[in-house]
Amino acid sequence: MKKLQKESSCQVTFSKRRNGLFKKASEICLLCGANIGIIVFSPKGKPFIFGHPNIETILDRYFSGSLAMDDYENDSATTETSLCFQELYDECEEALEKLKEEKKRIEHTKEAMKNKGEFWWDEAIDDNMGLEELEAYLKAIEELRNNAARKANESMMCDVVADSGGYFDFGIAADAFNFDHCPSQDFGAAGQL
Amino acid sequence: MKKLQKESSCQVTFSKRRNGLFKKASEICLLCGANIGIIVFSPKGKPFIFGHPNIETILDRYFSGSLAMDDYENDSATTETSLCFQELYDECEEALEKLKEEKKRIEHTKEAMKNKGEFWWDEAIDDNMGLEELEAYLKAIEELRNNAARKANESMMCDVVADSGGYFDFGIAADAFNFDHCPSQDFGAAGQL
DNA sequence: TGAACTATTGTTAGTGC
DNA sequence: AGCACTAACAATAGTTC
Repeated sequence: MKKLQKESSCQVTFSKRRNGLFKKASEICLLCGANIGIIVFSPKGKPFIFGHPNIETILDRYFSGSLAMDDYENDSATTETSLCFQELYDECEEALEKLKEEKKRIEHTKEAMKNKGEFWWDEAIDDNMGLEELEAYLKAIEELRNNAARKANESMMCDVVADSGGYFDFGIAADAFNFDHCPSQDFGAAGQL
Repeated sequence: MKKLQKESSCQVTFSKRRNGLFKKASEICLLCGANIGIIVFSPKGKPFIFGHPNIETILDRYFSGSLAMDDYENDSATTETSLCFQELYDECEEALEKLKEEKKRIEHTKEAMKNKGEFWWDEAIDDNMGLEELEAYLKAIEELRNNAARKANESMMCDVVADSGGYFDFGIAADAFNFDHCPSQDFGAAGQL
């Protein structure tokens, strides 16, 4: 499973699957009496909301639970926030990688030219992929930054954003989803109820 | 479709379908590059969270689109963890900056040589500081990375906890999802972009 | 866009462990 | 509660209009 390249089919798929998702959610609500809130941002950033009984109720409950939690697990920093942290960390890793690659590329090119006495641009044209790659990456991470930057200092729980685009290093296993390896922090034990 | 009466099968169904729901959501994220946050309260009130890239990001985006947010923002102060997070974010910003500078430098050099017909290494030696700077920066950020790595726990999915109850009548309408008759809000139409 | 159609694929309830 | 299995069922990609 991969990101759909074709814009049109991507949109169609998004629309269809979003409906499917909401339908599934409503079925769970009906069958089990669960309460569910879903917030979906389309690839273009348009939000779609599902909420039963309504989104505000869900968020209220979520936050009251989260706040109650703050005291409880103040020491273990590995909570929700660390999920953000991981995302950002991954981005940083990626950036690092790119920096290194680029650096190597430059040095290599430089070496090659010293030995061969060729001009830069002759080499560069053949070996221009690094730069293009870099450019694409810059675009991606810039988007990330733009989404994140505004709220970096003012937002609610953890203020930064990582993401979206083509990666998704989620362990989508072959057959079934393996949620097992996820740090399922059950803060239920501590929670209300 | 009706509420399941049998407690045990209700639980099982809830668990299975919740996994199904989260899987669907992750597929949408993967296929279309969407961002999705889901908060589920089980019949017993235990919360389960799905978020890509993470729930905070989704909520942040959601609230920034909504204007009635002030209450929540005040409640959750910036925690220690988010300060760490901010630092890492800042590092990322810096990395970005460096990437850009480096890229500009390379292009500039390239241009200059095209015009002057000089060899790479002649230019490069004069303008080698960027590379050395980069090297120093790499060392610094690598240290940061090593410090961060321990804390960072993977994944975007996690389970949390709280409570609930309620019903639902879902109207899958023609064009857009019509949640109007449901107690939920479709904020999509009014949303950003 | 969206709706209808359909072959294919994926999900799930019920079961036993 | 979780895992494996499977018949019955539902969702969907890719079309059409």
